[in-house]
Amino acid sequence: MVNKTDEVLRQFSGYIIKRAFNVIQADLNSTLKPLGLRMTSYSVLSVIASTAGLRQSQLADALSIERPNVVQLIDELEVAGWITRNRDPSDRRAWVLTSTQAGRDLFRRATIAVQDHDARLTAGISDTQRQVLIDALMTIEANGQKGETNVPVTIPKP
Amino acid sequence: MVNKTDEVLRQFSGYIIKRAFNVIQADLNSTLKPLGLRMTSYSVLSVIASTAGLRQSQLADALSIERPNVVQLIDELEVAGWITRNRDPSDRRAWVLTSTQAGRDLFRRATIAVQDHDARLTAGISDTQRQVLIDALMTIEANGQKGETNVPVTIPKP
DNA sequence: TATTGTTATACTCTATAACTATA
DNA sequence: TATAGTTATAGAGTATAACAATA
Repeated sequence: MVNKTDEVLRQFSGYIIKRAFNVIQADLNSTLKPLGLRMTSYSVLSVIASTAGLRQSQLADALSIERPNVVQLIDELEVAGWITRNRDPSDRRAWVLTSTQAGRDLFRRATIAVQDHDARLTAGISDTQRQVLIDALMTIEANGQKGETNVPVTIPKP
Repeated sequence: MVNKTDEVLRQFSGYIIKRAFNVIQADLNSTLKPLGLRMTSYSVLSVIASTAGLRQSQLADALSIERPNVVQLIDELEVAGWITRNRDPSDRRAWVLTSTQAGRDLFRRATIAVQDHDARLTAGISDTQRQVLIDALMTIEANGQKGETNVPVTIPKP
């Protein structure tokens, strides 16, 4: 039965996204906890493990995280021995981020867990619906960034 | 052009939702700021203004906010004169939340701003796609709440 | 001058344990 | 004993200003 409260919330799409996101984050964080990762640190590790020659500023852009907040995330992964920081010889202001073998092994195991989590939470959603979901979310993100000064990472439609 | 970083992120649907949500929250908060509201306080006001005889625990359930966190949100709205707390005569432990005239006026104006924000961010998304988006997000939320007591999956070492 | 990374800091949201007063 | 609300607190994410080193 749909009561008035539900009606109100259904018209407020931002709040529906918020609630879905909270559920995803909580589930993913408990999924990753045994591996020593959280949603954010997993996403950082995944970008570093998948991209050669990555700088912190590029990482920040790729994940839409502010640069100051990237610092402590990187520190965390470096202390754990999953990535290394090396001076970029062509620009001594910058650090090049590289995953270690241990970092890549962890990323591989974590990805299996993340895929399982993803399958669990998207159960009952068809591939077509899933594609609409992803496209719609990317449209929303792009619409929101239209009025901003910074240029987001471009992710083209398939 | 699709680089490897983009590919990785596209397979990680939780992160796409996260980024869309961050954009929505930032846009909505700046939309509501001139009215003295934030995303969360607007959602609280909207439920109170739309539901008669509401208790704090019901509000917490409706918005999936923990009860302790509801307290300060309510305090905020009460101090501003937008809602009142009244003892429930049938259960003296509980408070009944009621919006004031000022609260309802604010809610009406805020809703116009929120609808404008919503239309701006969902531009380019058809009604059909929007319905798929909402349904998919609600499915995800429901899937996540199924195994509330869930134990993380054990991941085999490679 | 501008950019990369950094420090410091502040605000918001979320989550849990433990308390009180009522039931 | 159970529930409604509360207090205190801790953790995480996000955002901005200001700085040093380098370009």
